[in-house]
Amino acid sequence: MDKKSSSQQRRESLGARSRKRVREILGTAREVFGEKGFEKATMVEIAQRLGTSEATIFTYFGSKRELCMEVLRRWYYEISADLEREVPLVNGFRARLHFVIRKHLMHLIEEGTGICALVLSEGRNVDEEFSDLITDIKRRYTSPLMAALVAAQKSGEIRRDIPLRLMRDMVYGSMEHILWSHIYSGFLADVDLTASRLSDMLWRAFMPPDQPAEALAQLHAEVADALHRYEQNEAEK
Amino acid sequence: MDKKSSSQQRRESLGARSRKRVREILGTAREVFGEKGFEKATMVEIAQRLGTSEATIFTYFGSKRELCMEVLRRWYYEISADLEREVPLVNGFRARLHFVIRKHLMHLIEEGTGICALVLSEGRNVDEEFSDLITDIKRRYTSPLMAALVAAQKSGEIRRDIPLRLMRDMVYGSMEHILWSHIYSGFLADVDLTASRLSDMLWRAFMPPDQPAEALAQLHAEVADALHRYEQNEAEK
Amino acid sequence: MDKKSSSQQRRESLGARSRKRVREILGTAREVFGEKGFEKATMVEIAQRLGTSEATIFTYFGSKRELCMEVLRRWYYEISADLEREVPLVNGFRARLHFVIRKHLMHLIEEGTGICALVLSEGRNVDEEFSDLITDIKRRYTSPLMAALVAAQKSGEIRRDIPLRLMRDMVYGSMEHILWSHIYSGFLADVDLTASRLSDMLWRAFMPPDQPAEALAQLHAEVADALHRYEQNEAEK
Amino acid sequence: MDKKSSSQQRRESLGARSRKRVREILGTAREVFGEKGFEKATMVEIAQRLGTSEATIFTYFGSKRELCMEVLRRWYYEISADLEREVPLVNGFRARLHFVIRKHLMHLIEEGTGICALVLSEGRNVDEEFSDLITDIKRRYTSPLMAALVAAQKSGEIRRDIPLRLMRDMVYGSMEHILWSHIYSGFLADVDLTASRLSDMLWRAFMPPDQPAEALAQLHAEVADALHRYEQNEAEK
DNA sequence: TATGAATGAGGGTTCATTCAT
DNA sequence: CATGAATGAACCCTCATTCAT
Repeated sequence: MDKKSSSQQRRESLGARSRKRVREILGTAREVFGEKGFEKATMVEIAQRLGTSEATIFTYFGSKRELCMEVLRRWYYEISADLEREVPLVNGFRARLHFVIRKHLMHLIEEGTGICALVLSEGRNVDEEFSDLITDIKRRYTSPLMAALVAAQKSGEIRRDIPLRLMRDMVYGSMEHILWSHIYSGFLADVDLTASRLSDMLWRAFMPPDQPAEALAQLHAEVADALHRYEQNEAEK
Repeated sequence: MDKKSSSQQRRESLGARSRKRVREILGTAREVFGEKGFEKATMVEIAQRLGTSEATIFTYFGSKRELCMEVLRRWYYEISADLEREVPLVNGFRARLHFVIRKHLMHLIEEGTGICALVLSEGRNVDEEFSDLITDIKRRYTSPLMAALVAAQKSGEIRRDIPLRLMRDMVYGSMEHILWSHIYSGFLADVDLTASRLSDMLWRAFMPPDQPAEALAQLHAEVADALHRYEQNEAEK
Repeated sequence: MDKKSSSQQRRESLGARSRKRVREILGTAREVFGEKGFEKATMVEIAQRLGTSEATIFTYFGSKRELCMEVLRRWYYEISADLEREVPLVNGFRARLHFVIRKHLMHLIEEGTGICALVLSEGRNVDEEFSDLITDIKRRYTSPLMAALVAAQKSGEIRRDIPLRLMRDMVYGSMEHILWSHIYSGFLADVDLTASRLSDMLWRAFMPPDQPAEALAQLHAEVADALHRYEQNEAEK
Repeated sequence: MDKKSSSQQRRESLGARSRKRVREILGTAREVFGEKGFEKATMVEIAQRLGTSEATIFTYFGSKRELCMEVLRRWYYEISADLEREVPLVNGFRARLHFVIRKHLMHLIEEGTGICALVLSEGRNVDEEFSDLITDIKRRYTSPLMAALVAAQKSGEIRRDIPLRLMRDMVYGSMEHILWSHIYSGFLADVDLTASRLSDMLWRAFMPPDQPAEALAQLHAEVADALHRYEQNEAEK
C-alpha cells in the first residue's frame, strides 16, 4: 500500500495519451506472458517489444505481478462480459453449452492459450492478495456456464447426481487440452466442427441416463414458452 | 546432443553405488519440482534435502533442465509401463476407461500433481531438444488409452465419427482440471467416486448415439436454434 | 558553481507568485526530509504532497541535494537569527546557556528532529561544494553560544583552561543524544525540566572549580588511581 | 525465514577458509559502511574492495542489511566485552567515568566514528526485526556506564535527582560531537588530555551540588575499603 | 511557467553452473 | 567421486532528472 504509491498514483490520473500507453503495454505484456508464462517473461522483453525502457512500464504498473494480473483481469473481463450477456439469451442447455464452447474455442484460437494457462499454472504459489483475484476471475468466467448447469439440472435436462464442479471441469478441461493439442500440432482445422462435436459429446455425458420422454417434454415446454412470448410480443405491438 | 554427452556418458557407466545415488537425486528432485514447479525449484534446495552439495548433482546431471526431464521421463515411464501391461488385460472399453482414469487420478493424488503440472506448463517454451522428449513421453503415456479407443471404435463400442484425439483430450483434460480444482480447494474426498462418475459420463459421451433419441435431439437443437434466431431478430427491431 | 547557476539565477529573478511557490516547496521538502532523511525522501513524495509534479520542483531547484541544502540553510537561518538577536539580551552565562538549550530543544521537538539529524548524518559524504555550506551553517548556528562562552571565560564565569570547542561539543552533543533518545522511546515528557537539568549540569561542568574542593578532588583522584594500580599489581601476582 | 535460507544455511557450515572469508568481508564492509553510511554504501563497492563479486558476499550474508547488522554487532561486541570486564575493576565513579570515556575515544579515533553513527542514524526507519537488535546493542554497550552511574547514585557520589538516561546522553553525546569535530577539522591532538578534561567536567556536572563533606566521607570510605581488602589479601597469603 | 511522460543509470538479490582441491 | 566456494549473468525495481508541449 506504500511501496507502490508512486507509480500507482501516477497511473490514476490518466490523460488521453496515458490511457493509450496503458493499452499498448497491456497488449504487449499479454503477448509475452502468453508466450513465455509468468516466470520466463521478463520486463526487459516487454519493454523492448514496446520500444521503450523498463522504467516506462513501471511508471504505469507497480510490479511485474501487478502487470500480469491486470492482463489477466482484462482478458477475462472481455470474454466474461460477453458470456454473461449472451448465454442467458440462448434457450436450452444444449444450445447454451454449444454456445459457450464455441465462443471459448474461438476466443482462444485467436488469442492463444498462453494467457489462459497462466490462470491455471500461476494460480498457486502466489501471494494471498493475488490468489483472491484469480479466484474471482475464474469464478466469474465460469459462472455463466455454471448458471446454465444449475438451470439445466433444475429443468431435468441434465443429471442431478453429479456435482456441478465435475461437469464444469469436464467442459473446460476438454477445451484446454484440445487447444494444447492444437498448439503443439498446429492442427485444428475446423473450430466449428470441433465445437459441435465436443458440445454434443458433453451434452450426452451430462444427459440423464435414459429419458427420451423427458427430452420430449422439455422440447414441448420450450416450444410452448416461445409461442407464449411470441404472442405477448405481437399483442404489445 | 553434444552438450549433454559428457554427463550423459558419465551416467551410463555407473557402478552400483552410483546408481543408487542417481535414484536418490531423482527422488528428491521429483519432490522439489513437484512442490515448486520448475522455475521456483532450486538446485540448492534439492541438494540440501539430499544432504549433499549442488555440485554433486551436476556430477550426475548436466543441467537443471536435464535433471527435470529425467524426473519426468521416469515418472511417466513407471505409470506407462503399468498401463501398457494392465490395460489390455481389462475387458471392454468401459472398464478400460474406468481403469485408466482411476489409475491416473490415484497416482496423481498420491504423488502430488506437481509433476503432472510440470509436463503441461513446462511443455512449451523448451529448447527444441527437450520438446521432442516431452512429446514422446506424452505419446507413450496416452498410448494405452489410444489403443483402447481404437479397439473400441473397431468393435463399435464407441462412435466412429469422432477423431480419437478429441476423445483423448476430453479424458485427460477433464482429469487435469479436476486435479487443479483439487489443488485449489483441497477438496476431492472420494477419488473412487470421482473416477466412477467421470468414466461413466465419458463413456456415455463416446457411446454411439441410439438412433431415435438422436433424431429427437437433432430436432430439439434445430428448434432451439430457430427460436433463438427468431427472438434475436425480434429484439433488434 | 556552474551547474547550479541556471536554476539559481532563475530563482533570483522571481515575481511575487513565484516566491510564494518557493516557500511552499521548501516547507513541504522540510517535512519530507525531516521525516525520512535525505536518502529515503523522494522527489515524487514532495511533489505529491504539494499537489504538483516533480518537474515543477526542478524548475526552482537544480537538484535534490540543492533543495535539501536550501531547506537546511533556511531552517538554521531562522533559529540562528533568533539566537543572534536574543542571546546577547540575556544576562549572565548561566541564563544564556539555559536559554540556548531550551530554545534548541523546543525548536527540535516541534519540528521533528529529522532536520537536525540531516545536518549530522548528511554532513559527511557530500560533494565538496555543499560541505562548505554545511560548515558555514553550523558555525553560524553555534556562534551565539560560542560568543557567550567567550564572554563567560573573559568574565571568569567559566573555566579558562578548557577549549571552547570542547564545551560547545558537550552542549550540542548532549542535546543531540537526548533528542535521539526521545525519537526512539518517544519519551521526553517535560522539555522545560530537561532543559533546566541539562543547563544546570553543564553550568556546573563549566564553572571554575573552587579551590579547596578542587584540592580534595585531586587528592581523591590520586588515591583512587594509586589504589587501582596497586590492586592490579596484586591481582597479577 | 524462508527467503534467506539458501545463503544463510551455507554460512552455517563454516570451514576454516570460510571463517576467514567472513572476517574479510566484515572488515571491508565495516570500512565502507563507516565511510558512506548504510544507504550510500553499495554492495558493489564492498565487493570491489574485496576483489570479489557481489554474489560472493551474498553467499555469506543474506542481505545488505544483515551484513550491516553483523558489522555493528561485532563492533559493539568487542568494545562491550572489554568494558564489561574492566569497568567493575575500577574503583570510584570518577575513575570509572574517565576509564569509559578514554576507552571510547581511543576506540573511535582508531576505527572512525562512521560505524558508531550508523547505530544512531540508521536505527530508525528499520524493520522491526533489526530495530530490536540495535536496541540490544546499544543497551549492552552503555550498560557498564549505566551500572557505574547506578552505583554512584547509591553511594552518593553523584546527584540522585537526575534521570540516569540524561547523564548517559551527556556522556555519549559529548563524545560523539567531539569526534565529529575531530573528523571535520582533523584536529584532536591529545586524546588523553581531552578524555581527562571531558571526564573532569562531566564528573563535576554529575556531582552532588554542594558536598565537600560528602566527598571527604566518600574518600574516607574508599580508603578504608581498600585497606580492608588489602589486609584480607595479606591474610590469605 | 507548469507538467505529463519517459528514461538512464544503478541497486540489491538470485541462482545455475564451474572448478580447484 | 565429492564438494566448498566463487561468480557471471540476469532480473525486478527505484528514482533523480530531462524535455517536449
